[in-house]
Amino acid sequence: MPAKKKKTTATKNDIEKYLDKIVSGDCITAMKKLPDASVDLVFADPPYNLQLGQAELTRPDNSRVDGVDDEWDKFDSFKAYDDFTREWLSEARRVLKPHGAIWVIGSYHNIFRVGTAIQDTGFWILNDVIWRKTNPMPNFRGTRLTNAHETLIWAARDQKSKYTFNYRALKTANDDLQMRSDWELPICTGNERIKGDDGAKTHPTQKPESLLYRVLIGSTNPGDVVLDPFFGSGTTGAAAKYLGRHFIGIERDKAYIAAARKRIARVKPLEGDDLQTQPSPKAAPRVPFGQVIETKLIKPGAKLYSRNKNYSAKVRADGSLYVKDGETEIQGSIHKVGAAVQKAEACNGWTYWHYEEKTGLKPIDFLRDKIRKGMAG
Amino acid sequence: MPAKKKKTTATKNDIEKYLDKIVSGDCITAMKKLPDASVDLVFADPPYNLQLGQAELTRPDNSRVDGVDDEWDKFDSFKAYDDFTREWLSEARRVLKPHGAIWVIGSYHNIFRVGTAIQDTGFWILNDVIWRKTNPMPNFRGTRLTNAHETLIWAARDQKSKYTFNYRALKTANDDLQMRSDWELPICTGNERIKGDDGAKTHPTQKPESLLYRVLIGSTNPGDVVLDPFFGSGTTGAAAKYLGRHFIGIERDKAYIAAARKRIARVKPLEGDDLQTQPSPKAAPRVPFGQVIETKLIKPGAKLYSRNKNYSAKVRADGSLYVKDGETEIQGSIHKVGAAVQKAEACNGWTYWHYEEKTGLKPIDFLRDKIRKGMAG
DNA sequence: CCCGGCGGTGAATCAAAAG
DNA sequence: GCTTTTGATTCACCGCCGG
Repeated sequence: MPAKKKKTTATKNDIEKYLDKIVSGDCITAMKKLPDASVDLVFADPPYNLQLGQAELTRPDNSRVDGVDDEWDKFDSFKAYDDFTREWLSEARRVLKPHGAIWVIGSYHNIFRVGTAIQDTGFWILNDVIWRKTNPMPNFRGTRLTNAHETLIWAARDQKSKYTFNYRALKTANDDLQMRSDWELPICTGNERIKGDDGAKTHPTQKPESLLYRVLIGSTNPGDVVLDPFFGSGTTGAAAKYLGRHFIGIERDKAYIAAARKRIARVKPLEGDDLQTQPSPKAAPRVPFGQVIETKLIKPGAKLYSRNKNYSAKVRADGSLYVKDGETEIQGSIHKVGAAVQKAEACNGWTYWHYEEKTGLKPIDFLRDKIRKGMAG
Repeated sequence: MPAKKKKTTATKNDIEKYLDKIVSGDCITAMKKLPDASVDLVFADPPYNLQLGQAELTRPDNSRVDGVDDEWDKFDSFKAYDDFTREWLSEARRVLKPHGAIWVIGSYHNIFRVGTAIQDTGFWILNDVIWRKTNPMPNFRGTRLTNAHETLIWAARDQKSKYTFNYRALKTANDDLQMRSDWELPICTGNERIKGDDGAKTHPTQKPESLLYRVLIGSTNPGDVVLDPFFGSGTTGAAAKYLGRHFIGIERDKAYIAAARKRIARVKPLEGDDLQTQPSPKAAPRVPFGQVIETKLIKPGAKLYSRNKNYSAKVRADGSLYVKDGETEIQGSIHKVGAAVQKAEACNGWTYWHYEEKTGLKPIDFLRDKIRKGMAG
């Protein structure tokens, strides 16, 4: 009989000193220092191993495409990439609490190898999720399909883990329809994209906060600890802080760390009630109310009013509304709460609820229209 | 030095006898009988290895969900599934012509293992494609995201294969926008769904013909040979016959074979012009710029301009251009001079240079078009 | 102030034929 | 095999600037 494996000397309390900080260094080395069973969620955006060709890619107007040619994305072979993947996944699994879960994002270059490694490591896949980009880069040579999506894998630590899934919150954010495995979100551009003094992008592959927002709302609770072993520009940290979750970041590149620290320092967390989450036609693209929150056209905590201002409701992080009317509390989707305050059977929340603007009350449908027209963000 | 590998005795002609037929039997055994390098495309819908639990799944109204519990979807372990996958993929690759390609469809249960095997077998992934279901089955228990998509992998036999990609046809089908990697299509229901006399579905996972239609339009030409080693209800055969492609089906289950034969017999192929797809400009006969001069659509001495009129060039008798820019003189082909004035690596002179018309500047490509259509002279 | 045009850009395994 | 030449090819969004 083998000797009983020596327990790691680190205790659960040791995790405290890592909370809301960025650890500088290689992700495998750094993870080895973390105690067993100490984090609730891992979100990982590992190198994709793109294997781009030698020649430069140009647009039809001859401008140059700034591809990912960073050293951190270079591996000698599939085997080298697999070895690396299996090692960091094993550490991630050890660090996870028994009921913890992991998210990994990738493209066709690496996601199949990552998914196989996830299964082989003992994780239990819950869903694969497709991030459909509203504004992907076209295929400039007309040689393949426009690569318009990336894939995320969501897996529990074990087949029997009681993983966190805020079904109601996601359903409410999706206009009372079950959240699907395909998520349509824009890529990270504009003000959200971190740039240096020279105007150049600080990180080549910065993820949009809206993506992390949905991941964290759906699969963590406030106060949970989220580990990101490939912290990069710190999107996970920014979203975690905003949503009242703790983060632990690991990053090798000093410049990325500096940019992430600065970025996260500017984030103002949601407070108290605003953090609470909730236990149609084809012609125009469907925009769920949750997306209005994700794109920050309305922030959690904001007030909405009926047109005559007879009723008001508070917006919460998942896109649910909250009304306190004397003794009774009402909460739910914009439609459900609209119906409830009117004591009606049904209600179109998009036209019933209004937000305050300089010029007066405007229906929130106006904001949905903005998103549809691409004027948001 | 090893002995030269003995060539298979089967010759290319042997493939003829398999065309538009269904071979009864195990896919690996059957593929071994096919000659090397004899098919243009493989489309495969292998078992998903669903690993469903014991308990039955019921809807909220307690009705029973008829899941996939067939014997052909049972494997003892990931290893058993991987061994099976690698074996049939190797055979598929051997049977493919050098410039052939493969499509495989799967879900998160198996697609990562299949993708890894595809890369390890020597295929070169071109795209992963997401089939977004307009009408997926909901997640009845509210325990996960609605599994609303399946994943296809499109890969060339080799990295250097000149695979077939009908870019124009797909772009035209997509309202003149590049076809993206996410395809929204309904699942197979209604009349298209094959049912037995008892009204029960004949095959548990019948794919919609619209999916195969797009695959075949995009990555084969009329007359090509498409092999489907997991023929099932014969969707690949039906779409191939309809679109004027040949199919070879392999299927183990006699009942599926019978249903597929009956189904395919009823298909009426498209004919003649209806089969035409948007041709690539590449297919148009080459017209050198000199010919534009020869046909006197432009005369030597005429001036050409860049679109914004920043640059102008003089046409010479041999079809070369001449630019004098201060001290420096540039001369050469329309492409070279276009690149030189822009200080770019390359330039398509046909679209860069314009000539003057009453109505304004027009690209000289317009003149080439005239010649191609026989409107010149 | 609004509108339109123009320039810029995003995880990209991004050419093929002729000589 | 190689190198050179020819020529095919982009969508959604942001921000700036000029009218």
